Amino acid sequence: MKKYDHLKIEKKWQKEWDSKKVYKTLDSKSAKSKKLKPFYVLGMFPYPSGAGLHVGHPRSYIGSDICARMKRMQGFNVLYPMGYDAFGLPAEQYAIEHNVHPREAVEKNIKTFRGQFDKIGFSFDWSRQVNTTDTEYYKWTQWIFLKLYNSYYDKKSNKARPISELIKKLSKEDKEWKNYDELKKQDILMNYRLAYEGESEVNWCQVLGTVLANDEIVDDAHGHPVSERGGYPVEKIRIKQWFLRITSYADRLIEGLPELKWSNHLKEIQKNWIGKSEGSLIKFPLFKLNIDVEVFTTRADTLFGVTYVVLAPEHPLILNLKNKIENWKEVEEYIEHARHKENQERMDETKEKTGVELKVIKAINPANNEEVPVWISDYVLADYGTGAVMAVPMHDERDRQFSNKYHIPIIDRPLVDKFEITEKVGGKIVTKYKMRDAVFARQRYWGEPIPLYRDKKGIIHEVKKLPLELPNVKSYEPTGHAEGPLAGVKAWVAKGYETNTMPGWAGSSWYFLRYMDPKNKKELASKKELDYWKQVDMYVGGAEHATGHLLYSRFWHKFLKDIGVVKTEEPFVELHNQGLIMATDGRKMSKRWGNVVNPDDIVKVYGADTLRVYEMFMGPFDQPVAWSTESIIGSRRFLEKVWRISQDIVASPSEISSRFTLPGIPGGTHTIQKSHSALLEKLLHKTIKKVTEDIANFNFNTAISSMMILVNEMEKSDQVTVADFKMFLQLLAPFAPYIAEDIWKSFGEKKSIHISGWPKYDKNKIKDDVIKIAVQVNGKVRAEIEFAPDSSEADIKEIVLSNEAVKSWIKGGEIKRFIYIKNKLVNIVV
RNA sequence: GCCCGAGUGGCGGAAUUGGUAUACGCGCACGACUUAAAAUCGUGUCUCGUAAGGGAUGUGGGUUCGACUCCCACCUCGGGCACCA
Repeated sequence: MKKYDHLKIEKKWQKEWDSKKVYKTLDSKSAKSKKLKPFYVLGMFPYPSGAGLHVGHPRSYIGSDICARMKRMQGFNVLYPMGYDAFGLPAEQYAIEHNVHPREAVEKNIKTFRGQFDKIGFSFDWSRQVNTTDTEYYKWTQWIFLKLYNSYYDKKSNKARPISELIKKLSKEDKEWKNYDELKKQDILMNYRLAYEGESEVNWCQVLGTVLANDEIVDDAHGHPVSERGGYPVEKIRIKQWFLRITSYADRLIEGLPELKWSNHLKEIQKNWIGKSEGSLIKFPLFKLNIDVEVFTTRADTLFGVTYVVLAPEHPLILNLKNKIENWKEVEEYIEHARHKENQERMDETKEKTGVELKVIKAINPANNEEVPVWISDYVLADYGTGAVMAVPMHDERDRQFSNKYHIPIIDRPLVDKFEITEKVGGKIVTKYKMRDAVFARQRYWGEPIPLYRDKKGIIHEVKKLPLELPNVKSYEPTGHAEGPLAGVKAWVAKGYETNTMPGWAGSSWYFLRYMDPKNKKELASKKELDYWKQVDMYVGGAEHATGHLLYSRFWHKFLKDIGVVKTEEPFVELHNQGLIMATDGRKMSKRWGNVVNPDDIVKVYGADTLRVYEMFMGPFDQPVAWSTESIIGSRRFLEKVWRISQDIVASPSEISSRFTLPGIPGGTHTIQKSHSALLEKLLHKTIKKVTEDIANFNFNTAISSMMILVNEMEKSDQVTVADFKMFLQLLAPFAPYIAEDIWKSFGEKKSIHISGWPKYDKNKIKDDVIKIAVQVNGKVRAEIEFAPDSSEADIKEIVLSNEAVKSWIKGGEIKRFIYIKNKLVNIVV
């Protein structure tokens, strides 16, 4: 008997699959001519870090691979590609430390990743690989950026339109338009563009002379934020940056959620993140000042209970009131103090609320003309709503805390109708969102250059010839001001180019489209391919991207639909999130804890098939599980059992050719004996049904469990037929592609099992001809009786009540109820 | 604080339009094979009880003929948001 030598067979078939291009995806034309339907399976592409893959990473790819393999066997033209999201901070930090170009680090890491991928036996079509840092790729990232820059959101048609249409409209509406100079027009248009320049806060570290990402900041012993490198203080400063107007798409991003086959959990996260709320804008005139303070409230019904108005310290109105405020010095100090307070501290709810009254400014409640004081406090956020709040301590916990501290009276007034009162005081019903526009700039080198430049007058122009390539720099070290290393490249700055680069999520927001047509030089992908594939049918990846990549991609996709590039509204129809694989110590696997298990080691000792089966068997796909090298042996034993059975079949061909026939079912009895081989066939067909459904639902653990049950039965039997065993191998193939292929070929098959078709179960063969019905007396199981399926209740009742065991439990008592659940159970209530 | 999700043997877990709780696997124990070991196979393995039988799905209630599954309250863990007016 041949030994199951995983090293040998895995190497052999890997080579064969590569050379025969078994997993090659057809382009739309050849697929259509063969009448193959498309199915697009995608795993989130990795960031090629220097650490390589640990056993946690393959889990999501094994899941998507199994799905892709089954769909391929079912006859779909499956697109299942892989690539690399290779821009980003770690490569830049590596470059600083080792004084090499980030590209070198990336290339080296990609090689490691590819080697690891190949060993695990993924069915990627590598001819379609993309890499976000290739100029031919990021050319199109820049192209999309320019499209965003040249578009505005038209609320009427509820979609993005070219900025040229807006200019036409503005010049019609505003007679002065044609007299404005270019800079003024630019400023006005900036308020509409979907990619626009604005101001935002960044983490600035004076000592390091650089802007830091949140990941590069840690808290020191006193809870103050310091740089991870060196432990230097970090402060917030405001700088000009590019933004994407994702808020324009807020409604569509919410509306699209229900139709998505994503977990409710994830949809909920996105919905909360967008944070839509309806409320009223209400103006509070300032006493004798001819100035209004506009507040946003969701509780206009409490308007009569207002006791003061609060502004955020950053509210622009405060400076206008400078001369009218008697205690200006105190106010100024408070504003300064709030500015230096760290965001974290400011948002800490346990911290007591502070504020200063603007003396002697009074606001007038438009509902009843009552005068109320005006305060400033940092419990009001400048960038939500209007940055001003009407305080109703009676109905709002925060207002009550503040009132208690500063001895502001709390008054109880009856509630009124929200909508009526808003109308009555001349307010407006509006919708606000928690989500902010997305900062689309990083003060870094290793990212896509923003394809814009400024002339000497400050007018912004597009770069006409894409790609705008990232120039080489001498040093990746910080420049000492709040700009990236590109600011140190004289030729770059001289041309007026942006010194910020795009954030990490730029390239990942559309990469799934590039896979459809990865080598296209004229378009990001051809119309033909885009129309054929449409969107990702099955997406698999981490839930940690809920409010990042998964939201940004939806936003970009909707924009690309608006400008006619794609036809679908949503990029990812169905999504599954894999649970994290934790280390045996219960922590995340990380170099830092020294608890990392390398898949290469597992593949070497147990084989890739065992690793794959184990990772899918260890628990539900979407749940976190702890790695246990001890438990892998079970998966290995399962595959060895499969191997042994296959050897037996090959060894005795005469036995298996004598196919068993079903004996007739004897009538009149409730116990029907059947041959083992007929039972085995029934079990096989049940297993086909179960595995097919389980893969479709990503219930891989129960699919494997049902295959184990089948194999256990096969092992007991000496009547396993080649035909049946081959059907089982096809079920196993997506999970354990190497061993399935090897045994398949040993039966003389010429074509790979992975394109051999998918077994179908026979409805008649899974029908049970005897059904065990549990008999309960007062809810407790007291007997089990066999019946023919679908027996009538009357028949069952007669037999059950004449059963001795049942009789003894009823003890002659009166039967109050007789409940029969078809083909399952009987409950007798006495 | 608010919003989600989850608590089942020694361990990973199975079973939910309410219908035989603990499938499958790991571990453990015993047995077979072997000179022996490994591998493999078989048997057992929630708990109390000699048994008959009773009890058990985080805790306490409720609905029901029947609850891991539905409802209420609480506890614990995980995730998301976090002064969003």
